[in-house]
Amino acid sequence: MTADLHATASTRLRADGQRYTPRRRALVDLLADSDQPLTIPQLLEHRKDLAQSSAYRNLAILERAGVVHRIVTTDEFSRYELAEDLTEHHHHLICSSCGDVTDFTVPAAVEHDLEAALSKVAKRSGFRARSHRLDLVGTCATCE
Amino acid sequence: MTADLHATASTRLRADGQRYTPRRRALVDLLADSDQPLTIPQLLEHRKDLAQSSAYRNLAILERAGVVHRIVTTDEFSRYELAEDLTEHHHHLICSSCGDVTDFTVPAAVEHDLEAALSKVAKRSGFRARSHRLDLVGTCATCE
DNA sequence: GATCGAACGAGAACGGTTCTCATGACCGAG
DNA sequence: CTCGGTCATGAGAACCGTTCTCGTTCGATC
Repeated sequence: MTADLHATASTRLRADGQRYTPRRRALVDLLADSDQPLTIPQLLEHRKDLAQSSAYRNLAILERAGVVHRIVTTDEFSRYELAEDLTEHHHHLICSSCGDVTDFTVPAAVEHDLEAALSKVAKRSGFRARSHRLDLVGTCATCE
Repeated sequence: MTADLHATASTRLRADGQRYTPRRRALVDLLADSDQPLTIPQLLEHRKDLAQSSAYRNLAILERAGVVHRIVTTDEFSRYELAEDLTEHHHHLICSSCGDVTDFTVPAAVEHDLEAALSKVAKRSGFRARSHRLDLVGTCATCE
């Protein structure tokens, strides 16, 4: 299943005219092993051999290829996670004190109703929806 | 009702040890008149007499006082809107092509179920939720 | 192995935002 | 009404996360 992940990543990059290099694979591995979106400093901390500029460049490439997703909150750093179709549909708890972001899911029934309501809104306003984003903002257990 | 708005803004600023000056009132007026969150360039465009540095400073002060809310998407500029309890609870259509953000609401029933599901999640993970955020990401009618 | 284009990494450059500081406005005391 | 002190203002400098540049290195292909 990790093999699948790398195969998918490789395919998507190739479709975008890019290679699946060791550095890019390392980034995907780090994101796959995490249960929360990571900032670039966090990624570099885990893999000291990655260069900052390359990390930025490769994450941008992986994002364009649809392999990773970039999240930006009010805190100073962007965060990266695997694209949603490579993991499972989930949402984020965002701590407005420390900036930390962790994943959560809601029951399928709620998700389904929400989806229905949103597609109605989109249709009404001529908006082509690609995805929705549901975050809970507050303070996490450790900042509390 | 606009009078109420200014009275509330003034009260909240004073509670934070700040004055409700003409510049700050101008910002609140601009945001109140808009049906979408505005970037600083957009604000300055509407009111040419506002200085950029003061706009940044005053919006930060208004945000700390709980009068305005700052929204950050993947595009280059932050956007500002009135705090949710000064308007009505709403969500955002975010165009990933032009970056434009517009408001929308969902039926109260859906909102209610969502609220219930979220508070359950928050409790389970020891997270103190302050608000939720639901955005629809895609391409708007004019970019389509 | 040779070759050539793409990926890499160190550092410079960029740009939205924040900070600095001299000036001006406001408010209370006398 | 005037003086003083405090805070807001605005032009520009500084900041810092991110992007770009460019010489070097890697790796796929023959």
